[in-house]
Amino acid sequence: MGGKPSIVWFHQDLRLKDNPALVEAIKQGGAVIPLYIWELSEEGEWGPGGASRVWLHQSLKSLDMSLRARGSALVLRRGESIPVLRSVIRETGADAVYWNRRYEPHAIGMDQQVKTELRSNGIHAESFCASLLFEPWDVRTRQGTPFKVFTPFWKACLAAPDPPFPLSVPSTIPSLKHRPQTLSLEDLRLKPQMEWVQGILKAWDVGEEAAHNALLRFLKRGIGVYSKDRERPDRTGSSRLSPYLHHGELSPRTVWHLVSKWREMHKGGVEAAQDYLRELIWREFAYHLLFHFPETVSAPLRAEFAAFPWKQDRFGLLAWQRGKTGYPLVDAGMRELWATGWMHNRVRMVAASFLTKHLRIRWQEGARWFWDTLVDADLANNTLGWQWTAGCGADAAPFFRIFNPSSQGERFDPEGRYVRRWVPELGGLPDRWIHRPWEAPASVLNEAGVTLGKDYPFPIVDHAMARTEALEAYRELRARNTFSTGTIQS
DNA sequence: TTTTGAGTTGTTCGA
DNA sequence: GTCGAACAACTCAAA
Repeated sequence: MGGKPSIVWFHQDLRLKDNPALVEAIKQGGAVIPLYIWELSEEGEWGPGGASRVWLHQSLKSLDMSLRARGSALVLRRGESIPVLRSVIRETGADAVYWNRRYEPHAIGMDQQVKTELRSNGIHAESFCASLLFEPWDVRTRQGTPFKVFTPFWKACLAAPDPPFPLSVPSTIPSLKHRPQTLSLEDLRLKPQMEWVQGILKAWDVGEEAAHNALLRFLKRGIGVYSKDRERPDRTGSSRLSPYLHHGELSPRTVWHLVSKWREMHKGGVEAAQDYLRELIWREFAYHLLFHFPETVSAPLRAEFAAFPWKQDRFGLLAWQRGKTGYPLVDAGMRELWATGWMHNRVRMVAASFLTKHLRIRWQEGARWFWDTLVDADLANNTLGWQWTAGCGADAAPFFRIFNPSSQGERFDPEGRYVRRWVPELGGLPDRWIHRPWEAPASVLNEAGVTLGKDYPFPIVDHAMARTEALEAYRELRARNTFSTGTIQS
C-alpha cells in the first residue's frame, strides 16, 4: 500500500468527474494533495477578469466541499507557481505533480517551465487533456496545416474517433494524516466588496453540482427546442453552460456524450443535437485558432486590418459599456452583462457589431470589457468572437454584414420582453416602438411616460449614417490593401 | 500544381 | 407585403 504523495494542481478544471489528473494521482497509491495556486501577476495580460474571479471564488469553495466529502480538502496558496510547488513538495514529500492542460499562450509557456523544472529535480510531472474534446494539434487539414474555416474543421472533428468517455468521480481520495498548511479562500481576495458581485451571485449557481444540474435541465427541457429557440434572448433558449465549461466544472466530454446519447433516444432530435454539438465544436475551433495563432489575442488575424480606420471615442465606449447607446437591444444586452455576468449570444453579436461597426471602436476595447465582466470570459472564445464580428478574424463575415439593432430586436425579441426586462424605463412603450423609440410619435412616448434624452437616450449614432460610414471605411481599407500588395505584375 | 466550390449568425433596395 | 439581387472579392481546403 501507498507510494509517495502526489499533487493535483487545479486550474480551469474545478471538478472531480472526468478529471484525468486526479485519477492519475489516485492511481499512484499514495496520498493526494489537491492544490490551487493563485498569483495574478503570473498570469500575464489575461489573468481572470473581475466576473471570472467572483465565479472562481465560489467554484473553489464548492470544489473544497466536494473534496471534503471524500476525505480530502483543497490546499490554497499564493505566489509564483514554481516556488509554491517546490515548497508543497518539500512539506509533504510528494514525488509527482499532475494537472490538466490549459491552452492559452501564457499558460503553455508556464506549463513547459514547470515541467522542465520539476523533472530536473526528479519529480514526475505530467499534464492531461481535460478541457477539450480534441487536442488543437490533432485536428489538421490534409496538408497538415491548421484549419481557418469552421465547416471543414467541424467535418474533420466528426470524422475523427469519438472523444473518450468521461472518467467517473473517485469515491475516496486518500489524504495525508497531517494536512499541509492552507490559506483561507478569503485570503485570495478574489471577490471584491461591491454590490455588482451580489447580482452575479444571485444569477448563478456555481460549482460542479450546479453545472450538472444545468446540463440535465438543458437535456430535459432545452435541447428539444434548441434549434428554434437558441436565437431568442427573450426565452431561455440557449444552454447557459458556458461558464461551467470555462471553469471546468463541466467536462466537454461529459456534454458531448450525454448529448449524443440524447440524440439516439430522441428520433426527432437529430437536428437539435447536431446544432448544439456544433456549438461545442465552435469552442474547440476557438482553441484550435488560439493555439496555432496565439498573437490573435491582441492582433488581427488578417494582418491588413492593422490599418483599419478605428475611431477614438471615449464617450461612445462609455455609453456602450453602461448600456446607454439609445438602441434598446444593445443596451439591454450590456445591462444584462453588467447585472448577471452573462449575455445571450445573439445579443453579444449585435452589441459587438455595434461597437466595432457603428461606433468603429477597436474590437480590442470590447474584448477587454467582456473579459472583465463575463463569468464565462474565455480567451479563445472571446478572441474568436470579437475578431469574427470585426471582420478581421478567421472565417469572418463579409464586411457588409452590419447588424441593424432595431431589426435584430424585432426578429429575435418580437414582443420586446427582453428589452423590457433590462431597460425598464421603456417598459410602457408598445411592441411596435420598443426597438425604435426615437421613431415613436410624441403622443405614444408621452403615454408611455418616456422623455427621450431624459429617461432614455436618443441614439448616439444614426444607424443608416453609421452603416454607410462603416462600409466606406471597409472599402477604404480594401483599396489601400490592394494598392500596397500590388497586383501590378498581372 | 492547379482548379473548383464554398464560406455561422445580414441589410437594403427595387421590382 | 414579399422576394430576389446586390453588396466584393478572397482565401481556404480538398480534389
